[in-house]
Amino acid sequence: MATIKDVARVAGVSVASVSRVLNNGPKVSKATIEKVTKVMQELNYSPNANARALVTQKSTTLGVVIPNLIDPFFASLAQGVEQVARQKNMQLLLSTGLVSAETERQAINLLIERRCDVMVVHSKKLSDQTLIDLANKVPGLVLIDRYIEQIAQRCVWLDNLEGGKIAARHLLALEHKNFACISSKYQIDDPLLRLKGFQDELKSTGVMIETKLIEFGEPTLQGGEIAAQNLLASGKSFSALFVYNDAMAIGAISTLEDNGFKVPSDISVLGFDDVLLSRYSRPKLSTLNYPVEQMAMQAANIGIELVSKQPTNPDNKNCKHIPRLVKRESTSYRSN
Amino acid sequence: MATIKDVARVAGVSVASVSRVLNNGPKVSKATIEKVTKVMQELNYSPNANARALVTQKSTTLGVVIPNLIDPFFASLAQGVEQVARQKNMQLLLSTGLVSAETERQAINLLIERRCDVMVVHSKKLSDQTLIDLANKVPGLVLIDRYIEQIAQRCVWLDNLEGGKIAARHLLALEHKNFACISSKYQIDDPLLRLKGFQDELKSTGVMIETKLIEFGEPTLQGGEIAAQNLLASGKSFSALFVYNDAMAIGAISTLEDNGFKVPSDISVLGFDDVLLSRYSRPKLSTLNYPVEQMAMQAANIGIELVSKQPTNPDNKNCKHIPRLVKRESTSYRSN
DNA sequence: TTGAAAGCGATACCAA
DNA sequence: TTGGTATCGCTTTCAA
Repeated sequence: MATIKDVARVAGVSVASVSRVLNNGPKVSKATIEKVTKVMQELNYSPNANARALVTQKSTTLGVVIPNLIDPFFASLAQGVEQVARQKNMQLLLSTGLVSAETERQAINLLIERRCDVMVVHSKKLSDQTLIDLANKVPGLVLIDRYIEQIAQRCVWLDNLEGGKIAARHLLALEHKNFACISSKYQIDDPLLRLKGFQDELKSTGVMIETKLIEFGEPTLQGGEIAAQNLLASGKSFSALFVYNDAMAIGAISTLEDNGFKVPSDISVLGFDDVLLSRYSRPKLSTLNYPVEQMAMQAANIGIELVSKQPTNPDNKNCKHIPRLVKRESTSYRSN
Repeated sequence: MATIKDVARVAGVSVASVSRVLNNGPKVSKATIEKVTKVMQELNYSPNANARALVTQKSTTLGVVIPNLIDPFFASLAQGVEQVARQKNMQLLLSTGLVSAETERQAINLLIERRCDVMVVHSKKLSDQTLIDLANKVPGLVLIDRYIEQIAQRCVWLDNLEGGKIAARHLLALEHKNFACISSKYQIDDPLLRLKGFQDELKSTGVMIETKLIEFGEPTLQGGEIAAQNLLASGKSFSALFVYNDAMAIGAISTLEDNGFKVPSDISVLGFDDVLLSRYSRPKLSTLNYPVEQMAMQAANIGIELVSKQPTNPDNKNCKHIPRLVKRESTSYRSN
């Protein structure tokens, strides 16, 4: 592959000149520009980004760390970062495979070795302190879907607690009185907070959920099916069901309908996340919109802001996002 | 950030030695290893991948070019490549934004500038010749979801024609006699071949599809809904419907049921691709499985093979994949 | 407006 | 087993 030297030699100029036309340098004669440009085409020259990164000390690379790409939620996250990347003329470097703190750490290390200018990290397993240390070390690091007080301005997160409350209010407004919940069996923040918010809000109006009407399961379609079976098996009745995420909600609906319950006329079901799935299910799922893609874009932009020499505008306080209720077909007024 | 020189200086050895322990070099004393390792930790040293890439002339980077990450189909593709990447200790560089030949070309150029060792490219807009030229220029380039005869060994593709035939055979075996089709309005290979295969197979048993019972639409949920409306509006009756992809199929089912037709008892519906959606829809969608993820892994591995100095084994002739029928709930025996 | 040369951070060859 | 050093491809002063 042709190098800058080849171009310089063939064009009969110095490498400095070639470099100048390559970067639209300030002082180059039209003649040189034309000559060099022509030779670059002839030789099919393509500048070596690695060499460039080495000398300029910036890689124009945006790194993302997510568990996987299969989950549409994370795919959207990556897509958001990607959008900013192409908008800013940067490239996307992706590191997946978050199973443990160990692998999360590895993924981040890879991005550091690549000298990513900015990185958007989704980490659930790494400790607060580790992340804080990392953030201090890597100027362009931004956390998404996680809130750590000490580095609050570098966390873009969703208020899950408020989400739970919004869910409760919606169902309450539909005059429901008997509630059930399906949550994730994984004891991380998100499910815990969503459930807590839901319960808190109900409590404030004097309503309690019976323990038997709270089920925990795998946060998948099947998990939702099974959880709903258990709910039904409890013998307790309910007319409104708040579910941890859309996949579980769809699974739950499936079980409910198989058992003769109509959604929403017999039972209202409310999901969370508003992934693509929710628009495709029948009945179309009412849910809480989690604007990951925009949040990812914001995170990427904050990262870029952080590494730019520009005076940081201190107005990006607004990293907290509130989920938005999306009423579709799976929730309605209590009928019985 | 600490460099190899810093480490060498602090450890009181030469950079050569540091480099050796970094790469598990062949001849290093235990003492040096320990000393250097300790200093590396102290200084929080992280080798610069760009510098490395420059001198070794290999970037340990796997590039992927896809239209976007939102479409689960492409997310799976990327995930497949990612899997190979981490397995081989490489990184994933992602380029999206395929709208035109122009942007496809740009995306590929970016990967070239980054000196990606191997790249898996999904291109629909670039011409055969352009791709052939590119392939000759970039040794590690592999095409996915496209077949070009001149570079057949570097194309990993699905036999859409055969897919259409399999679909026809399935519906025929269920004793259907009156068929309808919904295809994509975009005149690229995939929809054309799927439809052709379907029609060819029917024809071979003496069955024809009326023109009015072939609809073209946007390959989305809404597109499927609209296409099904048009089908219904034609007044012609049919008991089996073959749809271009799963999203459209789910949209079509939605319309059919809204109009009082039961799926599959009144009308059998068969999709294509077997994306996540198809398992979540009700009734669960019968479809043809498109093993993108595995195909992407194969493509990545072929690329790696191509750039390795190892004698290329010529047995990867098997780049053609046949979709597999997945019977779920949306197809059944003709009842009327 | 142009060119010569130093240097970015690593690897690898050649001596010692 | 170690160290010195040329080199990878490019950018960026500093002089001319």
